[in-house]
Amino acid sequence: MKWKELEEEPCSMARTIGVIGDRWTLLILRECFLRTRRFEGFQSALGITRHLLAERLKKLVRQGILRRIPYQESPKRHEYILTQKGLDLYPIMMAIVHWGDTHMVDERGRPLLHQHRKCGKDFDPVMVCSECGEPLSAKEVHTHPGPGARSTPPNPASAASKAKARSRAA
Amino acid sequence: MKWKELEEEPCSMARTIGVIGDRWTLLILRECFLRTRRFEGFQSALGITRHLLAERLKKLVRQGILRRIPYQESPKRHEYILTQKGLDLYPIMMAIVHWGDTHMVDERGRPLLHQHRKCGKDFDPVMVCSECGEPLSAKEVHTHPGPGARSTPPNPASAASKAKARSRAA
DNA sequence: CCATATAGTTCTAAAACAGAACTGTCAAAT
DNA sequence: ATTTGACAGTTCTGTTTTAGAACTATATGG
Repeated sequence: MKWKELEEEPCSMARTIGVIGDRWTLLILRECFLRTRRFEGFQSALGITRHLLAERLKKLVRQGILRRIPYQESPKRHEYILTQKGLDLYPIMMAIVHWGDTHMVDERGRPLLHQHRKCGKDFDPVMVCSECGEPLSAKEVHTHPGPGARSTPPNPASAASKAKARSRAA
Repeated sequence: MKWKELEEEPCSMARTIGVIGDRWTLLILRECFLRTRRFEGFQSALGITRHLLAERLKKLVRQGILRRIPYQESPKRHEYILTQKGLDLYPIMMAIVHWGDTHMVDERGRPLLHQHRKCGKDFDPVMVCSECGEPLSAKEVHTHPGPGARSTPPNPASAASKAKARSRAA
């Protein structure tokens, strides 16, 4: 499967992974949320090769997750800032950080804490149901096909798997 | 930067990405949450090559995200089920799906809907503050170093970036 | 005229991945 | 008893991606 195919699958998760599902993209986005805006800033913070950084930034701009805006003329320079679509990735980032805080910390504890300005306290992110407000866990959720589902719905199998089915039949 | 180095960075996000931050791993985990348990199941659902699937499953087992348990003797066969550590990835999965539902759907609408058993309704996942229960957005959150932070904290720069600093100095 | 800052692009070698075929164990069918 | 098929991998070869380093371009300041 190619990256482009992923974005066309009838599965919101596959499509999202097609856009942000590689390690450098996720780390670049982490930097964005930590207020990094410029090429050199990303490069020195992450140690990513300049080549890949340029490519990933282009892709994020194409996807409408970052906007490239000039901050000076001569020489023309631009910085990268999150669009609303990009800001909406925040729950994904927080969910990833929180899992790491829970399962991947060493003796020294968490590298970063998060303070909620509204209530003033350090917090953990909690995922709740939009309808009843109760915290969610996998076992309390039932998945069923929506309007955009394909004909054989529960398994969002790819073109690749259909190809395989054909080759088995042959 | 190598994958192994990522897991040792003083950043919960980098560490988590070191474990689950590649496209196949994320898709395999999606299948796990959709109740797939067996090698052939993953393979035909995803169209992943058998080689990579075997490797990814091994890694997930090593990381304690999946457990490999026998379901029959002769021939010995195993299935892969999520541990608690694996189940705890659920908010990440839901956050990814929800972003895709919001920003990546086509005219036909969402491929999958989620129903909360407790309240019986189709829902969206919402991320809230553990302390005050209010929904979170990036701008309301202030990040500050925790006990596991390195000396120069806000920028969780890697060994790679330090190496770069040295080579610039030389 | 040289060094520095910024934002890239280009090159080569190494690593990861895709696609296909192959191995091994057993049960059921012929 | 031999063949077929299911299952869970492993091994091979060739392509794609990534790493690492050097190079380009535009401008400022000394």
